[in-house]
Amino acid sequence: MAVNLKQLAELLGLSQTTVSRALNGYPEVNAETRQRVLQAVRETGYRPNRAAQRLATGRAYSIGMVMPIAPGIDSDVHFGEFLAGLAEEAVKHDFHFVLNPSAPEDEEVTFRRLAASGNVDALFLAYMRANDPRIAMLKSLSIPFVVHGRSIGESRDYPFLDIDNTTAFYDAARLLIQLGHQRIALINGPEYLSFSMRRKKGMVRALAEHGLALDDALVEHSLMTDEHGYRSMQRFLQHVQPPTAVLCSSTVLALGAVRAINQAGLKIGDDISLIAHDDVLPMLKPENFSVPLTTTRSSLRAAGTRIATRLIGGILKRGDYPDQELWRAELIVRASTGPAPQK
Amino acid sequence: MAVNLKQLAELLGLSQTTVSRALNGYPEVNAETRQRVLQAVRETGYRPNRAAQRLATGRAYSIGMVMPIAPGIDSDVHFGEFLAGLAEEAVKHDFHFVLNPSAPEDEEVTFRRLAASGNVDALFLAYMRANDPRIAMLKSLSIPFVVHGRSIGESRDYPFLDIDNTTAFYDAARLLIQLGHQRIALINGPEYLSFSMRRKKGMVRALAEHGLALDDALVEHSLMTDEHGYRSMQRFLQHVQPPTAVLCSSTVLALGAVRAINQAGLKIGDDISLIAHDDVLPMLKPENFSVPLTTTRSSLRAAGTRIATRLIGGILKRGDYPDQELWRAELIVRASTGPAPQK
DNA sequence: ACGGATATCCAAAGCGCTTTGAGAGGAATT
DNA sequence: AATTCCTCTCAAAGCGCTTTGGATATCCGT
Repeated sequence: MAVNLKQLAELLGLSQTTVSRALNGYPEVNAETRQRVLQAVRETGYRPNRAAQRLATGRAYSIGMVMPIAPGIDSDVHFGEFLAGLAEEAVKHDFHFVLNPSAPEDEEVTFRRLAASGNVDALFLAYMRANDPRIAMLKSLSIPFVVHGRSIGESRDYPFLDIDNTTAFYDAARLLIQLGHQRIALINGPEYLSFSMRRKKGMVRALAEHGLALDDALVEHSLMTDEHGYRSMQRFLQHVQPPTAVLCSSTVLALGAVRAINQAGLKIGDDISLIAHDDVLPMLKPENFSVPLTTTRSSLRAAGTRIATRLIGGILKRGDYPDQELWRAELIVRASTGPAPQK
Repeated sequence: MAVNLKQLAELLGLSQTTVSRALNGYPEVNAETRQRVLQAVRETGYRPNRAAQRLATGRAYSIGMVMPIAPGIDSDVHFGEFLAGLAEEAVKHDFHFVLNPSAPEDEEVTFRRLAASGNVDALFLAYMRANDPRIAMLKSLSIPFVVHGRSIGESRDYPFLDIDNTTAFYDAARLLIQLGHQRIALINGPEYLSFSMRRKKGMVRALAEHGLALDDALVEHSLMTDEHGYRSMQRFLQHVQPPTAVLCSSTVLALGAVRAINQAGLKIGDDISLIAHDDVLPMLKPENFSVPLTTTRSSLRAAGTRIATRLIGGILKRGDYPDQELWRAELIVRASTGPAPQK
């Protein structure tokens, strides 16, 4: 039922060559002929066989990624949301994914296999760490890739898309300081991930500019789950001198933190202020919290879409995209921030 | 660098035909010859080119799925976890995924396109509703598929993997009744999804067996987010005659419910009992809740793995798997359930 | 010793596409 | 008028695999 190139060419009284060229945008084909071809494609519903294309061109029309499998990382809400963005864009170009799950310790092998398999045209890398060895590895693999996030300490000569975590948390902390807060806590993501480090750095910088220091007792690093947010906040509140404000690296963490605060009988935005980073997870909107959350916002999904665009553009050699992008997060003020309580 | 069949055959002094047959388990090849071939494969690291195989066989070595895009469904924790299971199994057989995002209203078109594209060997379907029209559609598509969940009202002649939701919630409700609870609430998933209906049914049945009825005011349906769990529970607690126990369709909902309960100053397992369905999400373990949760447990990830196994087995015509499976959830008692409070 | 199984192996024909290398025709140049 | 140069089109090779339809050799019973 499905037509192939040969039949299409016959139908048009043209050669396969010409039809193929017409479809793939080669210049040496009459404009009128091209129109006829396109028309016929529309009528017949012709779709090129991807396997054949791949065999002929060597291109796989698919992008590979390694799905980290480790408690708290895999099947992460954040991962799923990002994936949705990638997929949304990929499908427009009829691209596939090869999802390759792997334990973190086997990642290197997995990447190599993936690259060598010929099953993918490009790779995608995330969960960046400081001095991440995977970057050097990917460079050596001679296959295009894009990194979501940035390493630290590594030379910057690789393609990435990251958000400006430092500035985001700098801005957030500064707002709190302006509101009179002096003791600000941080519930951060895993310590070894570079975005966590940058966020902390931004916060430290803002404090320093006002002659304040970050109290180590007011910093917690953990996986970004509700439970961890809850426990971290509880710990802060038991402190002899509890914080009057807290920054959370995710709305998921904020969920737990809010719970702990409520449980302690404190009022958010009043007794204690809270700013969370918002990845724009559809299931967890900051405006739906009992007290709407002030956030630094940057859509994870949009990042996925953008990365897919760049990757695919690169493979198809269409369009020209910057190799490195740093997105600025928006600071959106809602009800969870208020002036520091007078003691 | 990578060897192909031709080179391998040359190396062995055999024809491509024989090598191919040896590799694909055809009988008409000498056992000794086969050993030689396998040895050579090991030494050279030969891996067949998937595009070529696909072109020759028509098999795509990939399974397609439509990723629902709608707030609260896409990038759902549950979806991600399930996907991880699928991926884990698929990669063992060098299978891909084609993730095709689609708005619910376009799903039918998307499925058709996917099936017609020749890019997938099988389809996967989830988020089943009552009288789900997609089943009839998939049957008409002449492409293998497996359903995660079951429809209701539809004839049962399609391949599925489901958990016994009815029994799970029947068991859970019965336990609560045995503990003396009479007013039991339900925080359920979306009303139109068949698993929600079945869970409610199970609960109703258990109550009925003890001469009790389910109070409509004690039932809430919603997306399975923390926020909805919280709001639902709050509503219940404001009731003139609040429940002494509650069933939650997900630990995510339980998260919110627990928050509401704590906030009301009630003690879980004491003033109010709670049982949640546990999909074994790594980021939300019932035993890590401030009061460990009694749950009905069934791993979503394992379900993903199983479905991939069946799908791939079917495509490769290897192994014989049951067409329909109904898994029983385990009822695991922890600290969140206790005798009904004496009034 | 011979026709017919049986066990192994092979040459060659595709699968559906892209791409190389040329050819035909007409316009422009000399 | 002859030559060059475009523009547009095509035939055919090839991507790496599976599979059809024989070959060839060995072995069986009679």
